[in-house]
Order: sequence, then C-alpha cells, then structure tokens
Amino acid sequence: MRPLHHPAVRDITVEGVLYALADPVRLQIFAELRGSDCAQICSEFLVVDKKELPKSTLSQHFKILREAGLIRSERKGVEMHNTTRCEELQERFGPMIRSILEAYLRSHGRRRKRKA
Amino acid sequence: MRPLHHPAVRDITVEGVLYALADPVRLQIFAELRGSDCAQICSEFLVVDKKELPKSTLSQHFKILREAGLIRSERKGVEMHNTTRCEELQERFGPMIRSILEAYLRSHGRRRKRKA
DNA sequence: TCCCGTTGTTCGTAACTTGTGAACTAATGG
DNA sequence: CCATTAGTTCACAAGTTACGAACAACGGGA
Repeated sequence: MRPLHHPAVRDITVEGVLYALADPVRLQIFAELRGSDCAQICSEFLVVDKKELPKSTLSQHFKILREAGLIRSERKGVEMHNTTRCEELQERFGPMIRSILEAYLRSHGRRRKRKA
Repeated sequence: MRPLHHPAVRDITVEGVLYALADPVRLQIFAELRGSDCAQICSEFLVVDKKELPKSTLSQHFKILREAGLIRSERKGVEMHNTTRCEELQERFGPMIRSILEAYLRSHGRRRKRKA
C-alpha cells in the first residue's frame, strides 16, 4: 500500500477543493467530519444518507478529499482516522470553506451527528 | 432551439453550484462575468486562459452554468447576453459565492478584464 | 508465533460523462 | 432571399467514475 499523500497548503487549489466538494456523498462526509468533535474512521460512512456504499467507492471518496487537501487521514492500527484541515484551509482561502458548509447545512436541515 | 431554462432560486442547490464551478474554464468564465460591469456574450470566451475552445464546448459550459442557476442568459438578436445571478444567490446561500470568487481571484493573481 | 477477523486499498472493467466536429437553427443586414 | 454571424444540437470518441474481487496491513487471541 502506497503511503498517503497530503498536499502542502500552498498546493491546494480552489478548483480542486470545489471538485472534491461537488459530489453529494463527499460533501456530506466532509460536513459530518467538520461537525464531529473527534476524528472519524472511514467505515462510519458505509451508510450515507440512508444509502449503502461499497467500501471501494468509499475509499476513493476519501482519497479524493485527502488529495484535494480537505482532510487529513492517519492510520491508527487497523483504522483510518480522518479530520478536516479547516484551519489550514481558512488560512489559504479565507471564509470559503466555512461559507460552503453553512450553505450546505442550511439547505440540508442542519442535521448533524453529535458525538460522545 | 429549445427555450433557455433558468431554475428558480429555491431550486438551486449547493452541490449543483459547486459542480458547475469545479471546472477551471467555467470558474474563470463566471469570475469574468462577475468582474465585468455589463453583460458578456458567449463568444467573448472563445479563447480562455490563452487556450482556444470549440464553440460547441463553450455552449455546453454556458448551459451548465445557466442550469446550475449561476448565470442568466438572454438572447439579444443573434447574440447571447450573459450576467451572473449573484444577488439571488446571495439571498439563498449567503456569502458562499462571494467567498469562492475571492479565493479564486486571490490565487489567480486577481487579473480581471476591465471593460469600457 | 501463527491464524483470524477487521479495516481499508488496488485493480480491472462496465457504466457513465464529457469534449468535439459537423450539421443545424435563428436573427440580421444587404 | 441569400450570406453572415452567433449559438445549439447530435452522435460518437475519449476520458472518468463506480464497484466487485482480490489483496495488504494491523491487532488480538490461543
């Protein structure tokens, strides 16, 4: 398995970020990662929006989010721990990410997973 | 030729907007439309970013921007006059569109076409 | 240590999407 | 009307994405 690749902040592009977030599944994953107060593992998302996803598909989605610079993934034992890179993103893109998430949450009934 | 379709504000989605703006050509077209103080015709963009585009491709890009709700197109004689729908979009999505454009302009050297 | 179960990745390919030339529609001016 | 200019539609080639099957990595027993 090749090592995970996380782009440096300066290599993250607006187009790349928008591309990654343009998919409904990825946008929801990203929003839930953001809404959660601790790292989430990939398999938390095997069911997204009442729809079951194959794990190969899920793995691709995480890869795209990661390589767009939106999330950071760390292997912890057998699991993958994912967090958003919102602080770095804000440094680079200002309020863009936040305002996207706000618009998304507003139009999707602001459901969010409250974690223990 | 079938009539142009512009979605109502309430039918515009975050995902649809992000999808439309995720393409570098469309993002640049949208940014230039926004930066310009009068309506622009499609063929203004036959060359984008020093690269020539076939007009069928350009027509598709405008269609996608239009149907995502980002621009309004009106036929004026033989030409198509395009403007952004930023006011309506702001009503629906708050500062999202503005902050995307700002991030884009910031990272692309803020070149913009100043019109007569 | 050696299996076993769990988690996630890679690969191959089928299904879908996008880009583009050619043909077409529409409006205008001569 | 015919020619010209602007943009759209169509069909298909080229490119991209989704997903099952096989694989790799780790951790916990026995």
